Amino acid sequence: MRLTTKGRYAVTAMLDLALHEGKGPISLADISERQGISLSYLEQLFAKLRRNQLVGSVRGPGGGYQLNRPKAEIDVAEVIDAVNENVDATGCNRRGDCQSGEVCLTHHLWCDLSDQIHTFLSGITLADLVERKDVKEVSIRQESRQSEKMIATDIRAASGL
Amino acid sequence: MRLTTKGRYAVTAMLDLALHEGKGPISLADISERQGISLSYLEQLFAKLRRNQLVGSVRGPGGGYQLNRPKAEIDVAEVIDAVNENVDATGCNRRGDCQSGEVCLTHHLWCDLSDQIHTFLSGITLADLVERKDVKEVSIRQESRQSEKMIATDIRAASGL
DNA sequence: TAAAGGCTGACTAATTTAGTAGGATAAATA
DNA sequence: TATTTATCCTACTAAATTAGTCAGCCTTTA
Repeated sequence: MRLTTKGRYAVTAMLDLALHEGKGPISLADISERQGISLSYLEQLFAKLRRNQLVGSVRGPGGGYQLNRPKAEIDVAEVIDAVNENVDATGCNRRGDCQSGEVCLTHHLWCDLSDQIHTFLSGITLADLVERKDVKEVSIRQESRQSEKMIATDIRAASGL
Repeated sequence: MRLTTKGRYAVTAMLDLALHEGKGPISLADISERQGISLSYLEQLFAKLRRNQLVGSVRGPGGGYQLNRPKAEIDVAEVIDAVNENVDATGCNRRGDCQSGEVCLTHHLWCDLSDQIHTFLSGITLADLVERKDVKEVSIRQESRQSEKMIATDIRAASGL
């Protein structure tokens, strides 16, 4: 089992899409800036998310990505799964052949743990996250950071630099 | 967060000690054979378990390792922790400085998940595991395998090979 | 004093992570 | 039609970690 920035980035990016739903396609450049994730890395993650039908894409200027399903129907477990992070805690992928073809001493313990984690993560949808107070607060902070940056860029452009 | 064979081996080995409690010190060679874990790797893991006061050692012939506390007072979370597997799911070790000094969009989600996992694992002691039906069954199988091997070794020795 | 067993440190192949680099393709706009 | 914006795709990389192996030293018991 592992949960690293890969899975965390994927969930964060999907949540960003959910937060900006209804504003048309969102470009990876926007997500990259708001969430502080490398653009090229996002491209790799979205290739997987797209292959797993979680998002749809629109190419060309004004293009970007959109959720392929209502945000209430996408749970966190699926997103992590889509980028190949394995939330299974057993060494044998639940096959039960961990010790030369038979179950090892602790096999059932790791199965129980895996169930626990999966139940937790699949019980949380993107819609649930959007509603959370802490998520709303962070989102507001990110929006204001972004508009500050845009204003600064405009000033620079207007002054001819 | 990661949970790999390292943590699983540590818990398995500690459970082996718990199962053979009262029989004096248990050698790593015995655990290695019963659990199918490389001896040198076990030595590395037990160095950490000893540093964390979870086990005590007796050197010399007839020596080995013993639990340093009653098995009902050692929980799975501590064991995994002792071998440096991090069960924390956040990227910032709960510090909350995940996005340039401030919390990222999904920080609280990963905190909740970490709590969930930690509560689960710290609620299970070695004594609980020893009592489990599936653990008992696997343990019986391992004992019989081991005595089969010993008998085979005896026959070979007796026949002068 | 030899053997059993713990203890230590250095080394290694393989895998994964978190990227970077460079370009191809598609669509909108000037 | 040319340029720009954006997705798409493949290949490469440094660093870290895992799951070991190897070699040898130190203690204690028989």
